[in-house]
Amino acid sequence: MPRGYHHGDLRNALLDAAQALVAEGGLAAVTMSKVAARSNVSSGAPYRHFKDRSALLRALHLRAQKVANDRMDVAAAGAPDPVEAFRRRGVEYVRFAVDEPALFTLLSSGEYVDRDTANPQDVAFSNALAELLGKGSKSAELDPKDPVLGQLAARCLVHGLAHFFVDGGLAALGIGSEQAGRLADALTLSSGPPPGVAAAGGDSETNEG
Amino acid sequence: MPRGYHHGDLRNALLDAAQALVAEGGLAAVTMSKVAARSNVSSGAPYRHFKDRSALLRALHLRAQKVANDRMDVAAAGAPDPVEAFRRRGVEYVRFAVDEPALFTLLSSGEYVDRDTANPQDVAFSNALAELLGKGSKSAELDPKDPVLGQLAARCLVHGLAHFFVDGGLAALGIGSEQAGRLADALTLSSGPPPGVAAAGGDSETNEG
DNA sequence: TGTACATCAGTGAACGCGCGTTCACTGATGTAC
DNA sequence: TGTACATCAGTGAACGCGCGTTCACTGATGTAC
Repeated sequence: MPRGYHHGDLRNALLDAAQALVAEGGLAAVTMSKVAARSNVSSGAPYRHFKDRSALLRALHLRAQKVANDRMDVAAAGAPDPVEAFRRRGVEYVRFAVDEPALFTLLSSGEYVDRDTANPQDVAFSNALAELLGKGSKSAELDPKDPVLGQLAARCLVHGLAHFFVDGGLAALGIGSEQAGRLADALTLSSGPPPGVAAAGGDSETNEG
Repeated sequence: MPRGYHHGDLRNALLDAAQALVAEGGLAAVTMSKVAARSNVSSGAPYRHFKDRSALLRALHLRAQKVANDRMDVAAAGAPDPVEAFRRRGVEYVRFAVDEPALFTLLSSGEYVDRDTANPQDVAFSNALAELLGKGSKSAELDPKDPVLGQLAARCLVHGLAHFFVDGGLAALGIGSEQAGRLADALTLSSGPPPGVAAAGGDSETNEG
């Protein structure tokens, strides 16, 4: 960890700065100059670590994915069964959104996604959903008991709640992740367990489209 | 409707142009120059109708609110009871998001909100939610049968589904509002009616935070 | 341990660009008499 | 109906600004002998 001319860990410092800027003013507030200034380096320095602005934001997206997944993994670790594990992941997803609105914003925006690093569980779910819609367009009727539908409902519930919190301005209502988590708990418990989680494999990440 | 030097209805034309630009490239793609160019007027012309860029976007937000509310009103008009009316509003909310992703984006972004014109039903719901969270922080436990919770779950469901569609890229999956509506129908039917709709008054608009 | 050299990770000035906004102007429209 | 005038809704050039990105450079670090 030197301190002079060379920074030591500028790449991570730049990501930290970018994250802070998203938190303060949204994605549009992330400019290369400001990211550099926050990290106490000159305006050209970031280009030693990221090809361009888009590359920096894609890297931040990756970090967001990892943070969310790690948190959900930890939250679900001690669950007695797959259904409860799935539910706990969903609750943790909401808490993540409240704790890290910047990362949640980036994650759910659909921009700056690195196509190659998509979550395999999300890809599987996305495919199942696409197939379901294909079926639906033929038979003109969807089976309300379809396990994929149940999982989709659960995902929508937490995703929508997270969006309400983050977009509505957390500071305005003074909501922290404890309150949000308690609310998510109540919601996921009262709406009943999704029927098909054990079969389909549960994960509550975002952007399956 | 003159056609020469004076436009006739430039204000609406500018809003149309802005809406198209959001649809194509998100909020950041709405620039005054491009809005003016799309409307075939010079770069200074928009300032005869909007004080600045923010005013234009706030006006577009208002239009989005109106479109969404009108559509939901129509959709709920023939419903046999308040619960079904609430459900139909939710389904229409999803269809609106798919049909007008630009307006939905603006509506749910939380930016450019005209505080004075917030939907009264949303304000009422927001207050109820705030009170609920206040209670929750004291008793440390929320009642899963609380009618406000039921309504919140329903709102989150459609809001989350709408976000999945719009953020995930509708074109990529080739989803239209018919398929989306069918899916929303199945989801809102299979997850059961929210318990407290008749009492609390139903409306599925966005941004209560 | 000392020296020569290659590589790395910064500097900071400079570029061209598109942005929001202003402003003096002018053509078109509406109104009073 | 005709004329004078006020007001309105455009024009288009110009401004200052912050942006992303490039580039020749230089100080710091690592390696070979």
